[in-house]
Amino acid sequence: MASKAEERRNALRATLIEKAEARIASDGLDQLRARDLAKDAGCSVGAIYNVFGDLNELAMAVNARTFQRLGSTVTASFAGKTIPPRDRLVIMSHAYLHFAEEHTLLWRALFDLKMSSDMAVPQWYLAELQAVFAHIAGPLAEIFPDWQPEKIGLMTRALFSAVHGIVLLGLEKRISAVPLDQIESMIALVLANVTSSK
Amino acid sequence: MASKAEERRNALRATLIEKAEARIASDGLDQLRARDLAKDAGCSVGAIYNVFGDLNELAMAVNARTFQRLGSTVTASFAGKTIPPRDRLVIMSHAYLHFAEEHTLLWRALFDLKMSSDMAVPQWYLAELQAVFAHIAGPLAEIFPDWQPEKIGLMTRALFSAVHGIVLLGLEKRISAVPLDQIESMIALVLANVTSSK
DNA sequence: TGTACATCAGTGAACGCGCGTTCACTGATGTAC
DNA sequence: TGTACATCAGTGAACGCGCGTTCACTGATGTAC
Repeated sequence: MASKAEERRNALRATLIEKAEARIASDGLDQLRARDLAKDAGCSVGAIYNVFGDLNELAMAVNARTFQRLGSTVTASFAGKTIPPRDRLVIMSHAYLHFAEEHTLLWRALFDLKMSSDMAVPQWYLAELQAVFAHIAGPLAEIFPDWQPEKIGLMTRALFSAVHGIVLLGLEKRISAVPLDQIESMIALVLANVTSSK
Repeated sequence: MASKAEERRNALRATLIEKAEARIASDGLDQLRARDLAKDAGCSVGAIYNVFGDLNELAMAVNARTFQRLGSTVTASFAGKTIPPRDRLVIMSHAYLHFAEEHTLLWRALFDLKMSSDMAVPQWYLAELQAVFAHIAGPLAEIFPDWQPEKIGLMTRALFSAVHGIVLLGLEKRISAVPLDQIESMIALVLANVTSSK
């Protein structure tokens, strides 16, 4: 067993992910450079390719981490509390908004990466997304007990997409420059009306 | 007056926009190349820079055109008809969806371009957006006559963003692969509930 | 109308730069005896 | 324990490529006389 070597390798792997994350968080995914990263991590450019097949693979590792953090942030926003389903949806959406606002560039990287390469979306990505959907479908099923599962599923994706869209354009400073509390209001406005029984 | 020269210049300008549009429509904004374009337009690379300051300027010209087409498509979807305000919102949204579906890459270019350069968003862009917002605010004011203008404005942006989000993730084949009629259903579902009086 | 000159669009080879990735080499760690 | 050898992570200069943009030159069009 190459214990010392393996240890160093794992340490380098962790360092690379950490530094890459910092770069993406401050400059954006498209500004990630092998040379910068090597300097940050205190290794040579070649060493990066010893741990990761290419830079894309490293970026995916960062995304996996970001997605997990996003997932636990959203889950934590309502965990352990007894909240009516309508409010739970609002609280989760606000947690999503705040995560996106605090880690804007990391959050954007989640959606930018797949676009570029024509690689298949990895399974952990879809699994993570399913987990988010489940959190939405739960409250919806409580609010609309008579809806078919298909309709719940449709509404789930519709609400996720709608909230995502509001957050996306709301945080697009260049276009709208909407203050955070107004974005919250927009989300609440849409959700309140959507989930109010007719 | 350099009439002949001016004529050729305008012709070249038109050709370049047309060919650039075709390239973007088929391969995406990020695949636009000066050399390809010159070949398509039957001119030299240098000639491009005689008409446009740089490729970005040309891409902006394509975007301006796309935005105008999008605007008239949405406007045409309900023009000349007498339609209740609720249905008008749905019809406009569906027109938006179909435009995005038919001209996906041109539509994406609308949102991708600003991201890259830190140039200010041009005024025609914001003006076009305002026009779209006005089309949404109108029906909303009819549906909710007692709402303050601020609330109408908020809801307008919220609905636009929500529909945009649904179209965006719905057309993201890689993630969801949602059939077109299901996207329509999602839009209708959200709009119907949002605009139904409580 | 014809000739000389000026202008400026058009040309495309060449410049310059950025950057992902490689690869021949070095040196530390681990193994065999 | 000590010595010789093997392995493989680590190095960073160099490769290779793509591509936006430039620029010295050409030639067509327009102007002056």
